[in-house]
Formats: sequence, structure tokens, C-alpha cells
Amino acid sequence: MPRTKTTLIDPDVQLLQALAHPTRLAILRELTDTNEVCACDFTSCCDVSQPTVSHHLKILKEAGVIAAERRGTWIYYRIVPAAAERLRAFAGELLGAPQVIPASALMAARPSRDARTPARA
Amino acid sequence: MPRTKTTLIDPDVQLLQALAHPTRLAILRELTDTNEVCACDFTSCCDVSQPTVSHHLKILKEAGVIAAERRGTWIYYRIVPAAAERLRAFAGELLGAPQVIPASALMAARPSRDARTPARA
DNA sequence: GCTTAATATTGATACTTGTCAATATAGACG
DNA sequence: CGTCTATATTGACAAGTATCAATATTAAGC
Repeated sequence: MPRTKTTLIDPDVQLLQALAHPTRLAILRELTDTNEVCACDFTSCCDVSQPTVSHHLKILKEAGVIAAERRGTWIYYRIVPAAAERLRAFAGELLGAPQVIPASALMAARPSRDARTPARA
Repeated sequence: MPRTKTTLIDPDVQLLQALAHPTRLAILRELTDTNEVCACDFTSCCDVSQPTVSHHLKILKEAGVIAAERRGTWIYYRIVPAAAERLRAFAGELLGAPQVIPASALMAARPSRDARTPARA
């Protein structure tokens, strides 16, 4: 990932990157099942070491996907609903306009976008 | 990513990873705006070289996020609505159960999950 | 304050990924 | 067929990232 890193400030990218990892997804699935999970429990369910779990939890937390709450010796994590909402909104944007597209429009051989002329007109 | 690579077969991870990159997101935003874009146009909007654009388009295509259609010399890309639906469904799963959680439940100092006993009981 | 248990941080290593230059492929057109 | 243009592939390199062992931190309980 060269790319000036400045680009990474894009909040959508940060959210998506936080989600786009098998271990972090496993953590999230555990959280959707149990609603609230102690950090120590992820070690077993995700099949990685404790430092690795800690690392992934940090990434998810910094992306606003999960929230932590200390309770005595343990720290409990839960999913932040707003993150799911943001993701849903993003999915909605992907669909863009009302998505009309009469199918025939896609079949027609019309060179959309400023009526491009064939190679070396 | 050490991790046996087998794990990457998870379709959700593949979808999310495909989306989680600034350049690919730029491509998608262009597509949501214009609905259908010629491959050659991404080079300018994304500020990367032609091979790089080609590479990202391939990743998006393999993840089922976009579809290609050749029209003469050019290849036009568009977003596959099903991908957005899948993402939306995933976002829904993150919210898990009806999301009741009386707030008071999160405040209470009850060690959820099998009534864990305090350190070295 | 010491000990114990949970979580975080550091450092090192290995793997993955993004990028571009160079080159190859494929279609269009004469 | 030869040429031109669009797109894909290859190869090499830089940079990010995941992982773990070792160690530090933090809170609890004695």
C-alpha cells in the first residue's frame, strides 16, 4: 500500500478495512451472537494468541465498530450499532440512483458517456 | 497476513476486502455517479496508472462487485446490485438481534456470560 | 505492598498488497 | 496482414499488516 496514507483518512475506507479481516469478522460474529463478550474469550474462538486478539480489538475500536467497557478485571466488548448503520448507508449508496435501468439500455451498443468515437475516429 | 489463506475463502471477507481500498472506492463512487464507465476513464479519476486500474478492476470483478461488458474496443463497467444487497445484509447481521438492550443492562455490573468469578476466586 | 490474572505494548519476522514500467494480448479498421 | 488503441499480465520493489514471544501495565485481592 504505497499511496500517501493521507487517503486512508477516508472514513468509509477505515470502516471497511476494519471489517475486512477473517479474525476481526470472527470477533464480530461472536459479538452478534452473544451481544457482549469478554476480551479473554476471543482467544479461543478466533484461534490466535492474546496479543493478536488485543491488536484486532484495538483496530475495531478505533474504527468505531466496537466499544469497550471495563468491569473489574475484565473488559467487555459490544458492537456499536452506529457502525452497522454506516455500513448499511454505504451499501445504499452503492445502489446509487433508484436503479431503474431498463435492461434494454445495457444491451444496446451505444457508447455511453459523451458519445465516444471508435478507435482513432 | 500469515494465516493459512484458506480462511480467505470466506465470501464476506472477500467482499469487504474488495471494497476496503481508497482507489477501489473511488472507482465505485465514479460508478454510482455515472452508472456505467469505460475502463479508460478510471485512470484519470483515480490518479493511478493504467495497469493499477486494471488490477483493481479485476479484484472488484472477482469479488462480484462490478461487471464488465465489452463494447467494441472499450470495456464498460457497472456495479452489480447484488453485491450492495449482500453488504446491506451483512450490516443487518451486525445489528444482530432486534437490538433491545435496555441500556440499564449495560450499566449493571453483572459479569455476563456464565457468571464469571472474580480473579482467582 | 505483593501476588495474581487480564489486557496492552514492543520488537522481530513473515506474508500480503499496491504500484509502476515493460510487455503481451485482443479487437477495430484499413 | 499491419497498425493502432484499449486492456491485461508479468516482474520487481516498496510499504503495510498479521502474528507471536517477551514484557509492561493495570486492577483485584490478600
